[in-house]
Order: sequence, then structure tokens, then C-alpha cells
Amino acid sequence: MAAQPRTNSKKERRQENEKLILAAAEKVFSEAGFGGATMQLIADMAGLPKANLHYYFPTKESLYRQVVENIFQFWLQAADVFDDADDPAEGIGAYIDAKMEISRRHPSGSKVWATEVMHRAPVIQDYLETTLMEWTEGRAAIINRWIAEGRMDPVDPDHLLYMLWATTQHYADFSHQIETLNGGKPLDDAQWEAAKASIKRIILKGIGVTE
Amino acid sequence: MAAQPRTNSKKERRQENEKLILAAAEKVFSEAGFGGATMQLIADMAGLPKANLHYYFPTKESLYRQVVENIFQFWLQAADVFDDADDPAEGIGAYIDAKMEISRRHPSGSKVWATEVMHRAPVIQDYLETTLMEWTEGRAAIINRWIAEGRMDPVDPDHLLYMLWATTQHYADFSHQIETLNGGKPLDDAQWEAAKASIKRIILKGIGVTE
DNA sequence: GTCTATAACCTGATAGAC
DNA sequence: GTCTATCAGGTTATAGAC
Repeated sequence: MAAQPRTNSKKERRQENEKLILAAAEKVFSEAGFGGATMQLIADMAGLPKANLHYYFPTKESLYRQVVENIFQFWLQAADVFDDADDPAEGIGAYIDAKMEISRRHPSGSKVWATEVMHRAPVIQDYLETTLMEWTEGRAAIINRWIAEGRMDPVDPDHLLYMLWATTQHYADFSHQIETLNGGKPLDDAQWEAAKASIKRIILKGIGVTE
Repeated sequence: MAAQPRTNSKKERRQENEKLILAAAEKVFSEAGFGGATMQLIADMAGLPKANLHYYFPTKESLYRQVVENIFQFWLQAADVFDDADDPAEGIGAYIDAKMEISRRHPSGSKVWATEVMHRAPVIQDYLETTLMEWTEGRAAIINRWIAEGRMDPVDPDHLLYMLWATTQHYADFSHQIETLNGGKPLDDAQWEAAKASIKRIILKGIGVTE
């Protein structure tokens, strides 16, 4: 047989396969949970024999761990917009937009994250205690500074952050419920914009930065 | 042996055992998911031999179904406060209080519900399409009436309801994360009150019914 | 109605040929 | 590096004694 164009080195091929497996795993874990997911199902979805999964990821748990860690890294990047603005309306508004965009584009990842936390974070407890704790404290400090400067109402920063996380992630984690209540159809572009606008309107007014 | 006081009829005994099993099942399902939960673990937690579980509930799925249906019924009862008030501040405020109380008292149930919805509602899809849909439409109508009467800002009722669900249930579903960020301790009485007050303050002001 | 012992099945993981 | 065949362990569910 004529050799097909092999632009892929071994390293590139490995990265491609790992990416394929991780994408399939995220989907299956999000739909069936860790216990309900099977390596066979992930392999089928990735288009690879089951044994290959164990070649790239020695155990089911190591594969799951990689999925969760990737989600967490991705999740942190949305936080940058918080720091880039020193106006609460702009900072919190942009954070809502960023988190809603993640909920829309990566609902599976959000679901895996939610399940992991609900199961008492068996694999990412250390991240909660270090990275997430530090991130939360830093953002709370920013909010407290805005409050001290009289730019927003004196609300509890922690509970405000929980409200932001809860509200934005709800559109990913409960997407099936929202879809059902929407007549069985996913939210369209206009509905996603309306959702963002509603959330920003209520929260920004609620903390005294608009109107 | 002297007969111990048997105030229990067979029917009462059956109800007691079923209650015991259902409580254990809710806990185990919430902590391990459907796939991760085992009948053995539920039996141990209920203090019964595994075979007895299959006597009361023929299959693991039937037990799980009963758990989810119970949660849903319980969940609906919090909605009553919504109808009993015709003032939005009172109605929505009381609804937030009621849902927060459920999150505090029944975190396991909330987690099972969340997981069930995330897995595309394999056993309660019919409830979503009927009971929940009707409930949501009814409450949206009430909100729209309040808006028409000029008692609150013109916000989208659906997105407001999602925000209420998301925010209140977050304290149950993500209780482990909140606990970790709280220094490893569950929220105490004062912190729960602060959480309720924060949520009510932001949302009620955000929809234009206070201040 | 209750419980022990067992059956039937499925899953994660691996050995070993290619 | 890849894949088929297989093993070892654990799970649901049930048969059958009490």
C-alpha cells in the first residue's frame, strides 16, 4: 500500500489519541458518572480498542483524574476577566459572561466537576484546599476593596461568589431540565443572550452597581 | 423470652423497614452515584441483610426510583409559600427561605436530584415534562402578574426561577466545596442566616422590590 | 418474613501475539 | 505501539432453608 501522508510524529500521534480519549471520557463520565461509565464505552466513542485506553491511561481512575484536572484548569481561566477590570460592573459582568460561555461550550466538563464535588471531591480535594481557596480569597479581597471604595453595596463576598458560580453553572449542570422546560429544545442564541442579560441585570442591580 | 412490646403491626414494620432502607439509599446514592452505590453498602447502612432489600425493592433501579420520586414530592412542597403570598417580596423571600431550609436539612436528596437531572433524567423524565413544567408555568404566570401590576421589574420569569433554584440548591449540592472554603467546617447557624440574608438582599433588590 | 449461599453476569485490567 | 483473548474480582439478583 502507498504510504499515506504521515505528517504525524509519534509524539503527535500520542497527543492526538490522548485528546480523543479525554474528550470521549469527559462525555461518558458526565452522562453516566464514574461508576456508570465503562472503559468499553469510552473506547467505542473514541474509536479505539479498549486495551489502548489502558496503554495511554493505566487505570480508569487515572483517566478520570486527568479529565477533572483539565476541567479545573479550564475553569480557572475564566477568572482572569475578574482581575483585568477594577470597576465592579465591568469585572463581575465580564465574569458572568465568561462563565456562561463555558457553560454553553463545555457542559460536560461542568457536570463532571459538579459530580466530583458532590461525591466529596475524592480526586481533587487538594485543589479545593489550595488553588481554589487562594483564588476565592483573592477575589473576595477585590470585592471588599470595591465595597470599601463605595462602588457597590456591602455584601458578603463569599455568598456573592457562590451565587455567581451557582447561577452560571446551573445552565450547564441542569441543561437537560432547562431544555425540557424549553419544549425539548436547547436554548438558542437569543435565549442564551437573554439568560446572560437577566443574570447580569438582577445581580448587578442587586449589589448596587447599576441603576 | 418475654415478648418485647410489639406495638408494631406487620404493616407498620414494613413501613419502618422501607423508611430505613430509603434513608440509607438516599445517602449512599448521593455520595457514590447510582453506579457507584452497591446494595451491600445500603444494606449495611440500614442494618439489614442485603437480601431483605430485594424483598422490599425488587431491583436496585426500583429502589433508586423511589428515592428520586420522594425527593421530588418533598421538593414541590416548598413551592406552596409561593402561592400563599401575593406580594413578590414576601412570596419570593419565603420561597428562598424554604428552599434554603431544604438544602440545609436534606442535602443528600438535593444531590440525588441533581445527579439524576445531569444524567438526562433516566427515571423522572416524565415528571419533568408534566408536573415540573406545569409548576413552572404557574409560577411564571404569578411573576408576570406581579410585573404587570408594577410591583417588580420586568424580568424574564424563567431565568429568575432558574436563579432561585441554582442559588439555593448550590448550598446543598456543593456543600462539600463550601465546607472546604469555610475552613473544613460546615456552615453554622449564623452563617446559614447570613447566606439567606445575602441571597434575599441581592435578588429582591435586583428585581426591584426592595430599596 | 428473614437470611445464607450461590448463580449469572459484567467490568477493569493484563498477557502475549503481531 | 496495537489489538485479541482471557483472567480475577466484584455486583445484582435469586434459590431455598428456617
